[in-house]
Amino acid sequence: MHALVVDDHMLIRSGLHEMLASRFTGIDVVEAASGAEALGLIEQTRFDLAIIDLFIPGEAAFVFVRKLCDADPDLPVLVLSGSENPAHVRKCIDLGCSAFVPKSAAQDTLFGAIDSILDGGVFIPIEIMRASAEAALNPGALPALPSLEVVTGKLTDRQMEILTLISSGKSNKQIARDFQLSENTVKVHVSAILRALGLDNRTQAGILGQQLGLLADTAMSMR
Amino acid sequence: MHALVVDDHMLIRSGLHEMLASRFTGIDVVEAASGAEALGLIEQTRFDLAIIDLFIPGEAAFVFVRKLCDADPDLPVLVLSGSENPAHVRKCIDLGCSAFVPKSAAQDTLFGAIDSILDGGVFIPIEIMRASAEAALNPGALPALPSLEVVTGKLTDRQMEILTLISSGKSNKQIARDFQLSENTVKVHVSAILRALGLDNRTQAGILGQQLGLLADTAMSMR
DNA sequence: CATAAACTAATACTTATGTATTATAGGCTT
DNA sequence: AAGCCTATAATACATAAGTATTAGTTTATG
Repeated sequence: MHALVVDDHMLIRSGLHEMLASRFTGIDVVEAASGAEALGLIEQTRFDLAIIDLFIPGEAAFVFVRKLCDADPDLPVLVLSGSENPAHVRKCIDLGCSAFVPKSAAQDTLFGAIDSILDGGVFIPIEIMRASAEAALNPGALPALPSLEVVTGKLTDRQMEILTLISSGKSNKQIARDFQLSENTVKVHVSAILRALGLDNRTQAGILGQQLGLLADTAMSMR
Repeated sequence: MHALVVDDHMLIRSGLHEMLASRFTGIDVVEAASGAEALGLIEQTRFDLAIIDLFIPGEAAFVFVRKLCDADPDLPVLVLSGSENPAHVRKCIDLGCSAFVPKSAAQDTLFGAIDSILDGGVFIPIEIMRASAEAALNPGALPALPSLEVVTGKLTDRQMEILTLISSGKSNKQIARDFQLSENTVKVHVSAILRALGLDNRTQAGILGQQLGLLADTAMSMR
């Protein structure tokens, strides 16, 4: 069996490595210290199991998770997390992960989770389920992951350009300068963007753009 | 030799336990999952070495460190930390710790640190020394992607709470309502957050929080 | 050609954001 | 006890953001 362990902490990697080796005889454990390294390995080798740290410093928290799940939709991914935030759990499962285990969990919990997902199941510890019971009951309340298609469908090209700059944290004045527009015009566009997307303010728009992965040209975004 | 390992994460404890056992023959490793448990053990037994996690959830970050160093001033204390914040390093050494090693460090670095402090020395990895030197030389030069640890290191608890709500797109008025504060107070906090992180406006803060994966409790973030 | 839609922009206005200053209170450190 | 940090909050001010309305221009599309 091939297992991939992704964590920036050497200690966690070693600990998991030892643990897996002692529990699963003949297992081959590969360690990756970063998201990029892990994605490179996934392209070359087929794994039967991935155990990943949710919060790898310097990486957008869920972007890597999404990439990993997209890269191999059949790969059972177990998320190890210091957080037990129900919203994080939900988001991971939405993205295609198979299990969510807090780092503080007992060893048996971890092994139970691994067994479950190797059998094709989904595993979430009962304590977390209980904590997120309310959230699980009305899934409509959770903000759906925005899709780029839906957003581009609602906005014009110009509005997308401006949304991109909003998502890099620029002010109306800066956007006006970048695009050689009057600040008035930018305001009109921003207003239209908020109306079209049903948002209240530019911060929400910026966050949305960030989630979509909108990126301003580096030449433009650097000040 | 008696060693004490303090960390709330089972994985880290196990990893360290294995590592110490394989390196130091005849070592006796005792694990503690909380600061209180560790202080209780310290009172009963004499240890030759303590390895502690800097950020144990629910404990004031440095209060435990101080208590531990005060409880037995001769005990070599090695701080394992996810953070590499120079201010944290400095504070730990000031409080009486003997070594500061990031969790992401190589295994040899950790062993080197242990050897050094068992000999009565003080150990700080050269990379951290260099990093803090560079940071001191040209502050605010590179816009590197921030890690959660770095941000938490720069903000107070309250500021982190408020940053989380900014990252969910809330207005000052909404944040004030959620936390039962005056809008004025929220503004003061927001202002302090922007100053501490070197940002220009709340949209940048919201995007940053989003990249870090900060998520408001579902109960709170839903309006 | 007509016309709808998008882009531009001005004026005028309201509300939100952000900063500065001052002040009080509690907790922790020295 | 004195000093510092944090949190709270008020006042006052300056600037940014957002909305509404009107209007001229271009573009594309029936």
